[in-house]
Amino acid sequence: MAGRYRRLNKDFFLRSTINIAKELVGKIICRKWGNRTLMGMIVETEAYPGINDPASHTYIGKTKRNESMFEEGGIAYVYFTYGNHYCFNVVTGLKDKGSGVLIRGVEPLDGIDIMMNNRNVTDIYNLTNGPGKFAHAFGIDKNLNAADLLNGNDIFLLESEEDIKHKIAKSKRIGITKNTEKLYRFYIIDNPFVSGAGRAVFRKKNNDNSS
DNA sequence: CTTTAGATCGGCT
DNA sequence: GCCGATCTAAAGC
Repeated sequence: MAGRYRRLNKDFFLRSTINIAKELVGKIICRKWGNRTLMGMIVETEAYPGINDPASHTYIGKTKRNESMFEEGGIAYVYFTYGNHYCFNVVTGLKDKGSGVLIRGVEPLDGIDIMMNNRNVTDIYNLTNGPGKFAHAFGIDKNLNAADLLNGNDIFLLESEEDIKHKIAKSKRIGITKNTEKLYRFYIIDNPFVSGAGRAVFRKKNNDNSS
């Protein structure tokens, strides 16, 4: 990996959740795996800015499930859903704000063999292009709920020198049934590791030789 | 105690 | 494009 990277600091996580969601796109997420480190570039995020957002898990107030999201920014919120999948969020803002950013898509950079083994797939474009897929590939489960992203070594985030190069688009959030109109999803335009709508687009492209 | 809905994924009517 | 799998936390009774 060329270039030097430094870990995102606390100040990064104590700003507005929308800005954090936007700026996490292009950053590097790292997961300790034995004596190796899985690495990927975040290519898609969604903001869940707090308790007044009906789509947020924190809308109903603090519960056992969502309590880590009410902590001060800089830790993980990992939840289990649909009987199958874990999803990974970065908690943002001051204590009791109940805000965070869902990581929805990652471009694999390092440890790809381990990710493929975890997911039992060989197609790199089907490895981390969705919140459940990314969590599975990176070995993220409830043991990482409330993990310290600032000082811990199990999972952490790094600055990237290339953040600025990427073209970022925003859209409505995916997979929610309430408060669906807000443009709280951010992703890199034309990146093949984006989930959801991106998936259909790239499928089409792959079948179209004339492009 | 029982029911229900869910920040998803993968397979196929 | 649509639907079922599969489990958990929360809400209903």
